[in-house]
Formats: sequence, structure tokens, C-alpha cells
Amino acid sequence: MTDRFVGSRPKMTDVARLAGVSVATVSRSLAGSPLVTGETRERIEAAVRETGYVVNHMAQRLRLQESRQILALVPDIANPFFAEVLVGVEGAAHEAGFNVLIGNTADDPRRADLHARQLLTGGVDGMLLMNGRLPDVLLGKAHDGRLVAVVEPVPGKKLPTVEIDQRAAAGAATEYLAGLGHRRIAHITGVVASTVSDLRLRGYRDALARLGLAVDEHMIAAGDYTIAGGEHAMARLLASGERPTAVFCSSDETAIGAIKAIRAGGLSTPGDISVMGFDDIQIAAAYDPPLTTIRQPKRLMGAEGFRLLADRIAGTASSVRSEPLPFELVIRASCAPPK
Amino acid sequence: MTDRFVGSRPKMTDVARLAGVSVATVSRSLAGSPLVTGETRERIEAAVRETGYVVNHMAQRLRLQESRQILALVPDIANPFFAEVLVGVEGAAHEAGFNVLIGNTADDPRRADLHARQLLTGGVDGMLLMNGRLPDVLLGKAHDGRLVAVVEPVPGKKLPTVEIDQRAAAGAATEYLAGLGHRRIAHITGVVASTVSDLRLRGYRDALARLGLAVDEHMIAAGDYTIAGGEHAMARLLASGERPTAVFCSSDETAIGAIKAIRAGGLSTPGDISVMGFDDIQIAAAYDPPLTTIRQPKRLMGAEGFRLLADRIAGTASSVRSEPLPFELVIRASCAPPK
DNA sequence: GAAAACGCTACAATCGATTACATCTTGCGT
DNA sequence: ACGCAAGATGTAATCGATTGTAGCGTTTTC
Repeated sequence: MTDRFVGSRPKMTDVARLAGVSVATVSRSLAGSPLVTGETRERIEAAVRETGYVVNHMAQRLRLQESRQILALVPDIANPFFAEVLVGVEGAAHEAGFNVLIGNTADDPRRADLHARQLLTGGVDGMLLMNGRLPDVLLGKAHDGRLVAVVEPVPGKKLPTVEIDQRAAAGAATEYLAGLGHRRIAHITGVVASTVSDLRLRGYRDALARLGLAVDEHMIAAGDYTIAGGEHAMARLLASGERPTAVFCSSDETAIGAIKAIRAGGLSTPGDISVMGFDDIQIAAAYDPPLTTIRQPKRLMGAEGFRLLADRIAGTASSVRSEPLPFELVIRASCAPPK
Repeated sequence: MTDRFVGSRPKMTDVARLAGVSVATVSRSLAGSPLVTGETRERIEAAVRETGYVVNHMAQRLRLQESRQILALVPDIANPFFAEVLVGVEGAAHEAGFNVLIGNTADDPRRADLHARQLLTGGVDGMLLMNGRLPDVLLGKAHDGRLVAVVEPVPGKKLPTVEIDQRAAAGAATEYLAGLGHRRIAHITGVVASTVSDLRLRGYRDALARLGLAVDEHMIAAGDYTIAGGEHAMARLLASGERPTAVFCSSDETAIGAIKAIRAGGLSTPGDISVMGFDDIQIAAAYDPPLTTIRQPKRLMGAEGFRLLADRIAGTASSVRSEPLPFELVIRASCAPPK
């Protein structure tokens, strides 16, 4: 670690010269090849220490034709749900020696496009799509399986997808409320025209049908996964003639908004109206009342998404579609039997 | 966009051949050099369209000796505060044509080290340190200003730092509580031995001194920025002899924990005990009661951190230390005058 | 009319690693 | 002793771009 290479970093030739061997031998030695042994290897290692040599990733990547980087395209990093998925992605990637680039699309297709271009220019080896949309620049291309969808399936494109059985989960949520004795169960949807939101709505309808309960279209209000959206939707639900005794919300944020609207209407949760969330983000347990919700295995989904992608990058792609991951009904205090 | 290059992407030589010029000319043309003009440029552009050529980033980076990537080292991406800062970083980076790698340290120095190595290997052009710690591998090195600290200053190292005036902010919070009429104001700290937590504690002490109020050491409880930490700390505060009428917490999570403990003790907020948070994360406004808190300009801090770093990477580094960014007292409902 | 100036393009070196192939040593069997 | 295989190392091509310098053809200048 002397300062003999001030300014420019030592390169492999410097190590080779010092060790009295060729760069080929240094490269092999560093790669752990069994061809380099004994005294030679020691001399090289000493020279590496002496010079403070570290490999130049740009050169290595060009030669190897792989960046060992992936890009995670996320609608909003600050959304606690996606942040948690990202932790899973980062963790799995880190273990496999991959780095993770973040692409915050902020629902702007141009930003998504600009990020997606990384895949075409070789900036990254693969991409995780978490916003349910294939960027336009990738449309006609053969991106031979360097794409994996996480959370939201990508419509119109056969992509490996990591998800839970949304329909079954929504069904379980609805049945739980019915099991508590509720008969007038409302639903606040997610963003309209999103696959996941549709599936949850369908699951809700399924369950009501199974239970022999009629579906009242006035009991279905459109939300957008946000607190404000939940608040407005709940206000509408309350204003409609006969009000529900329980509400199944398609996100925890929506549930929080709903609870606020319920309180604003002079009612209480779960006293007057039970509220069920979805996702089990961190606030869910901390909120007052703690939210009963469906937990999605967020970190696991991220990790699994990475693994699927890594398999395809390595060419060991097994199946196109992996098993749905398990969800879990988490019972806390925001739902109770009706009065 | 024909399929003539199935398998291997077209490279610059392909474009050159098709346009009937040399690669040098193609490169210059694509770079927008004024040397290439008229018909030649048009032929090249046509050839680019024809082949569907896009530059190979790996080769470009090797040649240019810059990755146009930075790494953001964060203790926890899923922490809403840091997630929000990251949004700012990503936005500014994106505008400047930089990509952002995330490094989740999870408080593990080895993970931080592994990520930091990216800087030594040329994997990234610079690094944003958000965890207040210089990774060991960077210790003896001359990383000539490719490092910027954000949020938490890095002790023992003169680094450009993006921060707010923590001491003044804590003072403002404490004075606000005093202004409401409180005399017994407690404080729950952040992680002990962290610079930021120390500064806030000092600001709290300053303010009490200014106000002529005695500092009661029993009114200072150690937290760790988490909900659970706030809960335990508040429980201790309640158990101690004379209980406070107001608590200044060093994070919003801490405040939420404190409120839970207050409720668990049969008391209410702000009725019996006012609670003040810090940071103004998204839940702060949604919680019940909505949290009065100090807002840190999170996105701005992230964006500013990136700009400082970009300046130093470009060699246009202006000052080592930028002005502290403005904080803001956000008054909501968790603080009220004492009974 | 020769020389200088200029505009455009090509050649070839370069960035720093990896690796197929060639070469040189050794050791072993017979 | 000789031949041959196996082991260790070196040589040089390669990944795909950028860019300094040289070259060439045309126009300007005196």
C-alpha cells in the first residue's frame, strides 16, 4: 500500500512487472486458477499487496460482457411497500455479487424508457419490472429473458412473474370479515385498470358469491392505494344509503384513509365499521388501531424476483412462471364483529 | 430495425460499414461533433436506424474512464426517511444522466465495505454516505473528493456534508413546546453516540437553558429512532417520579412509540402529554393524532447531496461545506398547551 | 501558379482486463 | 537416455468504444 501510484491506480501490468510474471499469470492467479501455484502465486499476492491493486471493473465488464448489475424499475421508492421489496432484491443481489440500480419512474413513461435503455446498452444484465408496464423502448426487442415482473404482472407479455394469488388473498380477507358476522362488506379498490386491483376485486366478488351474499355495486368504491384516495372513497361509501359494517381496502394506506373518514363521520373503528388493509406495511402494526391486513411477503418477493432474473441471466432459467408466493392473514385490531 | 443482427448487437463498425465511413467518423457524428456534417451525417444516422445500433456502455465507460454511476450507501432503504432522501438523489442523478446504485448496509460494516469497494474498482464515480460512517476499506485511501455525506456527518473526516442545523431545529422544537406553556419537557434521543442524536440533545439543552428551565436528567431517555425504542423510553419516563407534560422525540417513529406507551398508561395525547416528532415522514400527517414535528427537506437533501458529489466528480467542486438546509416546524395536533 | 489554409475523414493507439493458443519445463516410464 | 505428457507461463488477440495525428482534396491567397 505504498503511494507509488499516486494519481493513477495500479493496473495488472504493474503487478505483473513487480512479481516478474506476465499479466496472464496475474489474471489467472487472481481468478483462482489451479494453474498458478506455490511460489509464483505468493509473489503475485505480495505484489498485489505492495501495489494496492484492485481490479478495474470497467475493463473486466467489457471483456466479460456482463455488468453484474441489474435495474429495479419501481413506480415510487418512497412507497413503503416497494421499499421493502427493494430490500429483498438488494439482499439477494448482494449475496450473488450483483449490484442494484434503482429506477424511480414516478409514473412517467419517459423516465421508464430512459432507464430501460440501460438494458439495450449493456449497462445492466437484467431488469426487474415492478410497475406492471413494459417500457416502450423494449417493445419490439428480443430481450431474451432478461426481464422479470415483480408484484404487478405485465399485461400482454409472457414474463416470469413473482406474485401472490391476489384473488385468493382478497377472498380470504372477505371471508374473514364475513366470518366475524359482517353482511354488508364494502370494498375500496386500488388504481383502476391495474391487474392487481382487478384481481382483488374479483376475489372479493368470488367470496361474496361463495358466501351467498349479494354484490351491491354501491358497496364498491374506487381508490388509488393512497391515504387520500381511501378517505374520499370511504366518504362516498358513508354518504350512500345503507352504510357498510366492514370495508376491505386494497392497501394499508387506503385503510388508514378509510379510518380517518370514518372518524370524521363521528364513527369509530372497529366499533362501528371494521376496516381491513392489504400488504402489511410497517405502519400497519403501529397505527391506532393496529390494522388487520393481508401480508404480502415483500422481501421474499424481491429476493425471489432477483433469483428468477439471475437464473435467466446465467442461462439456467428453469420455468417461466414460478409458484405464487404465500400470503398471510394478519389479525390485529381494526376488525371486530358487528354490533 | 431489421433483424440482421440476431444474437449479437450491432456495433459501431457495423454502422460504419453500412454508411461507408470509418468508426471514427461514426463516433464523432454520434457525439455531435461539428466536424461531421451534411450528407455524411445523414448517411450515418440512416445506418444507425437501419441497424438499430445503440452504444455499448461498457466499452464507452472503459474508454472514458467514468461510469456515470454513483452509489448511495444507506443504513436501511425501507426506512421511510432514507427512502425519501433516495427519491431526491435519484431524481437529481437522473436529470444529470447518472445512475444510482443502492447499498443497503443493514448496519453491517462488512456489507458497507463490500459496497464501498465499488469506488476503488471504478464501478462507480462517487459515493453518498448516509450512515455517518466511513467504510473501513476507504480509510487510508485518497479518494480525492468522490465522497459526500448526507444527513449524518461522518466523524473524523472532512467531507462535504448535506445537513440541516440539527441543534437549532431541536431548539426550535423545544421552544415551541415551552411556548405552549410546558415546563416539564422530556426528550427521547436517537441512537446513542450518533452525531445527529447528540446535536439534537444539545439543542434541547440549549433551549432549556435559554428559557431558564432546569435540565432534569431523568427527563432524558435513550431511544433508537424506532417505534419500539420510543415505546420503551416513554414507559421509563412515565415510571419515573414526576412525569413530563411534553416529550420531544428525535424521530417520528419514536413519537409514535411514545404515544402508544402513553395510551398504554391510560393517558392521552395531546390531552395529558404532548408529543413532538422529528423528520416529518409520510405517516406523521396520517397518524392519529397527526404529528407536530420538525420537517427535514428530505428530497432536497438527497438532490443537494448528489449535486455536491457531481460537482466534485466533474472537478468543479466549489466549497467543501454547503450551507445547512432549512428545516421547518410543522404544527399538527399532537402538541397542545398543558392542562 | 505555388503555397498555405481549411474541412473532412481514416488510421491506429488506447482504456485494462481475459483467455485461446503457443512455448518452455519438468518428471516419469521404459 | 529418450520421448511424451502434464504443468506452468508467456504472447497476442479481443471486448467496443474514443481521439490525437496524419492525409487528402478543395479553396483561398499573394
